[in-house]
Amino acid sequence: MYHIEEAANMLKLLGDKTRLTIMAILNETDCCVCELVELLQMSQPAISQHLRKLKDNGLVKETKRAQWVFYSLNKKHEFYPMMQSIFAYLLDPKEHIRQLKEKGMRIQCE
Amino acid sequence: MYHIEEAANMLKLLGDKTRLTIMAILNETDCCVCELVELLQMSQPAISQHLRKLKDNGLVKETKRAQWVFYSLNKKHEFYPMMQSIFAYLLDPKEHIRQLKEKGMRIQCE
DNA sequence: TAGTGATATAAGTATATAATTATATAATAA
DNA sequence: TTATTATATAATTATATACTTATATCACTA
Repeated sequence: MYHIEEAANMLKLLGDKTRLTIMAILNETDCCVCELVELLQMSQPAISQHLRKLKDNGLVKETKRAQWVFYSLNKKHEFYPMMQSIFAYLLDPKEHIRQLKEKGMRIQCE
Repeated sequence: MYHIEEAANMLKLLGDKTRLTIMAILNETDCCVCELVELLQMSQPAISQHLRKLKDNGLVKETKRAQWVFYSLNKKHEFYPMMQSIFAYLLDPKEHIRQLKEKGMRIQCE
């Protein structure tokens, strides 16, 4: 059970198409920045800045592997359960993941 | 199941402390504008503008009764189910309703 | 060690947002 | 009718946000 102010802040973070898409993708599979740049067709700084905002709020974690930085959801975040019930309503992320697999991108960055 | 862009827009609407509180209160009980002004301790135009935004997006309905305008949730909205599962995580609205009942405000506006 | 690729950060800009103040409208009450 | 109350809207302002461009950092590789 959350306080309204904190919940509003979390919802504001998700209330952006780019960030919601990133979160929905990470909910399916970890990704490095360059994969997200490809999938969302946005500039690298734009993606990095959204990731930073998500990270600053504890929603995602980063792991460095070679020259790549992989992001994943922080499953221990207080709001993780609420986010999961939101993701359950989303239609599109599978489509993104399909693209990602079609392009064989996961292999490129491993 | 929702498309990400529309879902992000809905989450952005909820991603504001004032609007989320209004929605959580309306989820418990219908309210007129003056009650919300009292409960949230904000100016009347500020509340009206938030209500307009919610109404423009179809999330709330209005009913005129005498000189008051009562607002209620639009239970037929496509995103009503998602919102319900968000509200289920919120702690505070009961507290607002308690205040509202303590002050006997419901009687004033009937 | 120099060069390349992946990512982060800083600065600047344009747009969006939420508030205030002032005013309009609409219904009721005197 | 006039005054009052409830609400909406318009104009303004201040702040927040998301992007771009430019640059920095850091790891790998030739």
